[in-house]
Amino acid sequence: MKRHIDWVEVNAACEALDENEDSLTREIVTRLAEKWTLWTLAELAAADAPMRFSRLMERVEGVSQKSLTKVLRQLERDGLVTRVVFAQVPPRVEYQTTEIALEMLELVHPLWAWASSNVGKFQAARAAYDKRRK
Amino acid sequence: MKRHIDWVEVNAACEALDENEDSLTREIVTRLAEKWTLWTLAELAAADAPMRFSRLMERVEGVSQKSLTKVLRQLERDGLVTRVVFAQVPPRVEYQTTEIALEMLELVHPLWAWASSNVGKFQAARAAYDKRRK
DNA sequence: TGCCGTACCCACCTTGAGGTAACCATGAAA
DNA sequence: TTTCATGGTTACCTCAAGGTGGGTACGGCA
Repeated sequence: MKRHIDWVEVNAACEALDENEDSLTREIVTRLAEKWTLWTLAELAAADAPMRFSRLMERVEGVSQKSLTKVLRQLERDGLVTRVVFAQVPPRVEYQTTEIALEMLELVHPLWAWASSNVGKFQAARAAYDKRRK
Repeated sequence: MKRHIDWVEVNAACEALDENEDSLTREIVTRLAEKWTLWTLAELAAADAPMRFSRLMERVEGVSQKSLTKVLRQLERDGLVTRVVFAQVPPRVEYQTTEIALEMLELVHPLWAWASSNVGKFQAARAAYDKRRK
């Protein structure tokens, strides 16, 4: 069974990009793996409806207000969530995932599922390594 | 077109894991997005042959010796690369990707390709956001 | 004797992520 | 008039990633 990733194809996609665009790609992917990004996005997507800031704070357990604000601003800037402010008192702000975010989550999903279904292999590999080095 | 991620399925996979296993999954995915990990793995996979440390340093442009060593140790510990030391002078060490690493790269590939083919959308979203906030 | 090349390790420093806690603006309710 | 709720901002702290520049081990070679 020959196993060969088509990195040529990836390169083809990347070579069309200038240096800025290439680092943007890297940045997007990297941000996805930052501490709260994926979790926040997943909660918003799961709700399938606009969600207020404070509700999101409850759902994304352990996130600080500062971090959540920052993550949401970044996601908004990248067009992955929409932010709607209602001119009320007390203020009301609603967040929601965009189509493009859902597209992305669909690609992240299999990777995540694969990782969690292979946890055993990783534990075994680590145990073996640690024993060798003991 | 109803777009709905099956987070229930993800949860099902995750709920079977205890807390340690869950955080391991998170750790694996997070490490993938660290600065040099994916690039290193991709170079090794692309070579499709054992590669020496110094050759890898050349290919992964800009990585420091310290960082490359660390990344390789972690990948080795997780069973994603093999490390073979030849008892020679000067020393010779060969690295190579494992089957499981290739499996993983196949899942990362579509995500990466999608991100790079949507760079334009992200740039546009950012430009629009920055203009609004100007 | 002393330097070379490989693949490291270690000490030190800068940078940025992310936490805590305090403060702010607003108008309705008490 | 004071209080409250919401969605922030800001100052300050800690911790860890990651870079730089040095040292190390080894035998071969001049």
